[in-house]
Amino acid sequence: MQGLTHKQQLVYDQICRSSTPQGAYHLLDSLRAEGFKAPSQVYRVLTKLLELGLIHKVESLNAFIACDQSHQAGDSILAVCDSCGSVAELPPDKLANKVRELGTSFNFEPRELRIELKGSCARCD
Amino acid sequence: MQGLTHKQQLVYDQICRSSTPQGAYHLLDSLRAEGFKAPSQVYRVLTKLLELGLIHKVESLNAFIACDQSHQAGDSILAVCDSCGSVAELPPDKLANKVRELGTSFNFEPRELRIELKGSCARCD
DNA sequence: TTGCGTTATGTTATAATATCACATTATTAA
DNA sequence: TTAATAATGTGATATTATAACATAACGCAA
Repeated sequence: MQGLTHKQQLVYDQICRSSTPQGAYHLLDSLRAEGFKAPSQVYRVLTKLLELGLIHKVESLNAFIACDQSHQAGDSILAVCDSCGSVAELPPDKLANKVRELGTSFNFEPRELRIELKGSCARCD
Repeated sequence: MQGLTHKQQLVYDQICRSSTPQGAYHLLDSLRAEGFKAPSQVYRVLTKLLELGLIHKVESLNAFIACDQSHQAGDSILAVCDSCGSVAELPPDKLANKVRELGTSFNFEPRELRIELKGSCARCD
């Protein structure tokens, strides 16, 4: 990824390498050898990567994954496996806009859409 | 609500009375006069109320609201206002099933669907 | 290139959220 | 009644996240 600082790149790479969502403190531990020492360092970078749309926060797990889809900024549709903890990002779909429209029809002005589908992935079924 | 213990009723009532999502520690403070002394007391009750489907957790706020819609167990579509913090539960919609089907089409077996639409409510627009 | 505004980082402390473990009490059902 | 189950009391601790303030690096215009 282009235009990231060294520390940002390190966090982003670590998230990309991981097959499961990474918590902030887990990232911190993974990156101590690279000079990360305090939670705030990690959180700062995470905030930035979120702003850039490079990662998503999985709210139900308090953990972070790389964004692997190109979708409308602010949208995410995540399938979160309760049993193995893996998270798949589902491809953008007209459904996302339909949900935004549902909000609009109630006089709500949507900015971001977060969908988390919790259940069981193919491997764990 | 029928069949709750005294403590469960107190927490549920407090959540129902509130117009904004209530955090666990905020509930604890609100209910000290009623004999709540420790976080675990509140969390235990919240867990139970979640199981019963009487409340939802707003994951992006770490807070709880009463479920005010009758929908498929495990589904929620919440409109979360970034500016005033209010949360409206949108009525169940075929969209929820469409999202479940999207998961299914990727060999994911959905159990719960959580949709959080973040943005600005009518009052705050 | 110097100076200046902006962004990123270092560092320490602390706040906010959530769970564990274990003892006790209440409720239910045989 | 008694044994199993569910709920509660209580204290300790784990986990997640932010605040505050100092320093350094970067981008860019004079």
